[in-house]
Amino acid sequence: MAKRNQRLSRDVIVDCAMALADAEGLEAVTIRRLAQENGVTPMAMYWHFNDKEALLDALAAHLVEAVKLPPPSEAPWDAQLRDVLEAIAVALRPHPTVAGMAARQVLVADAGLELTERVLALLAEAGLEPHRAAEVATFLFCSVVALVAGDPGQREVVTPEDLEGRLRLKTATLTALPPTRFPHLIAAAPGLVSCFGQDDFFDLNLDLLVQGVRGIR
Amino acid sequence: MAKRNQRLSRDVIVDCAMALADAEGLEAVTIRRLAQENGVTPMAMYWHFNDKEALLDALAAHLVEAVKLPPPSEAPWDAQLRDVLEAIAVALRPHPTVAGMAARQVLVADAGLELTERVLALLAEAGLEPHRAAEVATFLFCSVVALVAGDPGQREVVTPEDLEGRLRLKTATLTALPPTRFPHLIAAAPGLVSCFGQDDFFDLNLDLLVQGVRGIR
DNA sequence: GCGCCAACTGTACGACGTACATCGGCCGCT
DNA sequence: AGCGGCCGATGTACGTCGTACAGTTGGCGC
Repeated sequence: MAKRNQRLSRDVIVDCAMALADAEGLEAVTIRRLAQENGVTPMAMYWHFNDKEALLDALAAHLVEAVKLPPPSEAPWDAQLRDVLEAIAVALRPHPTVAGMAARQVLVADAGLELTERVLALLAEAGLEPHRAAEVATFLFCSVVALVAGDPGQREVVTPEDLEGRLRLKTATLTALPPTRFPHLIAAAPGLVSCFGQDDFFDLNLDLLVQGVRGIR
Repeated sequence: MAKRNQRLSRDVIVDCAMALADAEGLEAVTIRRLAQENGVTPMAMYWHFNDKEALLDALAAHLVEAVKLPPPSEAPWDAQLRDVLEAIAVALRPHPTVAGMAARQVLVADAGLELTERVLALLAEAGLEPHRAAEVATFLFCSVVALVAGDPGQREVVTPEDLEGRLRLKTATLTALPPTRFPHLIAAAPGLVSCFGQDDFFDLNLDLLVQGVRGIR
């Protein structure tokens, strides 16, 4: 972990930071920690990045660039939009703690511009004029980010068994609520506490977004 | 700013923190700063809150409790759902920098439970079974939060004229892109950079969400 | 072999969260 | 009126963070 096998570079720092964020959460991504992981002085980071914010921007840009945009096709716009949104979700899901910062790079990173252009084209095909398409596209991206990063319980990374206990506890407190005041909440409790990270959660809500675009045309 | 006119309490601290976050951004909300604003030692905060995270949780809970839930009515479920989502957005909009933390209190704060119950009831009325309703309700809340907090450019608070300059610059860089590769993006540039905080941005995308729920029934 | 410059080191500073021990003033009691 | 208890605030200290500024190296072109 603390060895120098190659020269430092923006890329190895970003990769290291991403791994660190995935393993121990975003708050573990520290200038000093990154330096230590690479067997280097903290100040060495400042040769490659102006400051920590620039480093985090690079992390976010890396995520945006990880989106594998599906090739344009003859399929109807809604099917294509669905595929694009899913591609974004697929790229973000492995890094939920970093995903929250992706939105601020979507109009900066090259890949983000391409992605935005693609979504705008599909929305135009759907019949939205440019101004509304812009608003919808912005919101769609933020929503997909929220879909991945929004887990309120997962602010820090936890071990699987610890997580299970926490879920059990949360479910218990919810089902212990007064049944006359919160009937639906109690019925939905298991889904409420465990839906994040589930495949059908993503599928259902990506559908919701696409159907929403259909609805507002 | 630095005077003691009353005994400290959780409420005055939370109010102070909220004002601070609105004026100077979340990162200005500091134990030491809050103490200073109240003419008190930093350690005095720890009598009222276990740690900083508890303080931020209280901030988030305060936001959730600020939601003025519209009274149940005879209106169709989609109109009511639209009103509830709008009520959430209205409560969050004055505090965009804090809004991002609201999601993690929605199943903790009393008002959040009531709000969730209400949304779940409306989704049941729409015909969703409990499990899917849970997933949709969770996502809807996160989405509204993203709608308010998601502004990528507004991570720190800026003065109006500074903001305008920034928007102008962003628009310029976007419209300067190669027109053959990014036609839609260039056409939509003004909307992309300035849509956050606009009323019609909220209206349109809240409609999108409600229509999305209609679409997935 | 020499010099240069990109890449890295060393030291230091101020701000942060907060553990731990202490203290003062207001309360109801006698 | 005196007094003890305890709520709410204090004072000091520690470790960690980002990072300014100046100094140092190693390898490459000449």
